[in-house]
Amino acid sequence: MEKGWGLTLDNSDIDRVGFFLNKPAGGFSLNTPRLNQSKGNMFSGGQFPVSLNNFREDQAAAHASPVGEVDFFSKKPNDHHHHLHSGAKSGALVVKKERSTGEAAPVNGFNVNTGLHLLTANTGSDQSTVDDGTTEVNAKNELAQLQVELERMNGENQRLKGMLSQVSNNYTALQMHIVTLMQQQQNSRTDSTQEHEINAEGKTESKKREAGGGSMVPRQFLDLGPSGATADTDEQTQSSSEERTQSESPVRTMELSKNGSESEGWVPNKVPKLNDSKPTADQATEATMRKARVSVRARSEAPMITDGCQWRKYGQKMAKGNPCPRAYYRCTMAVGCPVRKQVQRCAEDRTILITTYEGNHNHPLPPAAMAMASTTSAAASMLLSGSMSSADGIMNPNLLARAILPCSSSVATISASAPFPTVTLDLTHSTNPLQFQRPPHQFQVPFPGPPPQVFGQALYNQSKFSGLQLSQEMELNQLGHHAPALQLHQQQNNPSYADTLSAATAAITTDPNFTAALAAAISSIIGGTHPTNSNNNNNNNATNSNSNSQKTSSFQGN
DNA sequence: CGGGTTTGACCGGCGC
DNA sequence: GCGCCGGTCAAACCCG
Repeated sequence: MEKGWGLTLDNSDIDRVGFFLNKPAGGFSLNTPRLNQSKGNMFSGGQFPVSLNNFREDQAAAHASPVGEVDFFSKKPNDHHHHLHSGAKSGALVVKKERSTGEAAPVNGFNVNTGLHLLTANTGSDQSTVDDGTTEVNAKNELAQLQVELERMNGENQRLKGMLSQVSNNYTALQMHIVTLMQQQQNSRTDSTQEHEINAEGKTESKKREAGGGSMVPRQFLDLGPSGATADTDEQTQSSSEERTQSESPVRTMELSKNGSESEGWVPNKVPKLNDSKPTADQATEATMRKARVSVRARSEAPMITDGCQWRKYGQKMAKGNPCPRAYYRCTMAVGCPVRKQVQRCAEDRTILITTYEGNHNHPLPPAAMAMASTTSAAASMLLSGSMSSADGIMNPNLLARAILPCSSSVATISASAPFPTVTLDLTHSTNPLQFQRPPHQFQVPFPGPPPQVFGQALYNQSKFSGLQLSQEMELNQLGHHAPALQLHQQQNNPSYADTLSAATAAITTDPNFTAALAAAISSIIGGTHPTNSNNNNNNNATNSNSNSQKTSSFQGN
């Protein structure tokens, strides 16, 4: 497979872009446990795209708070003083690390202005107001001021939570788009003669693609793997037999039906008893994460959806309640990769293929694999973020579901059925997937998230969380200043891929909807002053589909 | 002949 | 304790 995928992005660039999920090695990372560690607030954890990476570790250790974690709910006035003060010193907007006992580390640039100007007056006045009885009124005033400030901070926290949710939504939305597009690509590329069979709309859209140059946009995303004519042949040879098989089978549109039965879900009974050996927190986390499952439902007549990874079948069983056998696959892209997946057709609708993933890849992933891996990772992360603490996530399934699949009408079904939760991404409900094949002027950007350059690279992000850098990239790229640099970078790795992706990038970035959405997103994130605008522009689709998603999402608890 | 698939056996968890 | 069930193993088989 290495032969065909070709494109790899060096980690430095990946890190430079960064993204919201912490991916250790492969794309299928489930590493977002921090979200739960802030009690009662799943969004106050490390995923928030405000990087505190530069925060000194010793400092963080002293706070018993993981590096990068932002506890927006600390209510210690004194801490506020510190934070605000240091924020003022930074000369930039800073998200305060509220339990900081020392200086809050000003981050290199992208900081969030909480709008709290708490401290200057207070740092030195706490003591004086106490000692000086004549200033009792002043003390009361300060107390009132602190309360007001606290309220403001709480409000800000809420806003930041919303921002985090929005960004997460955007991220996962893109991933789902890519997955969808990948399947469409396979359909159109391997069986173009059947394209006319899809439906009238698909036919029209395909013609539009042929007519309009910019219409390549969706195809570029589809070509995350080897692209171009030569790449096609390469891919044919390099693809696993599984993929060849799929290519030969028409993959129909992922249009939709609602069928949320979770019964096809994957509920293995081999559950490590974490308490037995008293594993470390990391071990427990890893074990839990490995058991987090993401089930993807998609219409496909192919025996297995193409997710870019290589799989080897190691078993097949007849599962109870389903006449269709369940196939077991393990990832063979690297020795010892723990990722498994199960593939089974839906009993109610056998055109629906249910693929359930479990585990983290321990190896780099090809672009096409990153799409699905990142998607499932995001979904699992969101799921875990709620399940591990039993707090907001599980208790607020709609929130999770919306976060996982915000931009389409797909359904994210979150199952808390023991022992490990499963989230089901139902692609069979999506709006007509051919919408993604629209010409540029119709291309919908249902999320305000990072621009395509960042999208592409974010899919490669396998290491460090770098929200700060990402934010910087976003700001620059959305202005169209740095896109060429990124494209150049891509060319260094795989010209054909870079070409196609660049074309996609150009097409998308020239789309007024996209730029408007992106601008709103940037302004809302950086400026923190236009949340409503961002909603208007950025969440047009996301919001709409959120409602759909929310409407149809369900929660199956114990 | 090597790699992938098939398929029955085996294992462990769980419920009764 | 037993049976059911899901998941995995591994020998046999298939295919290029």
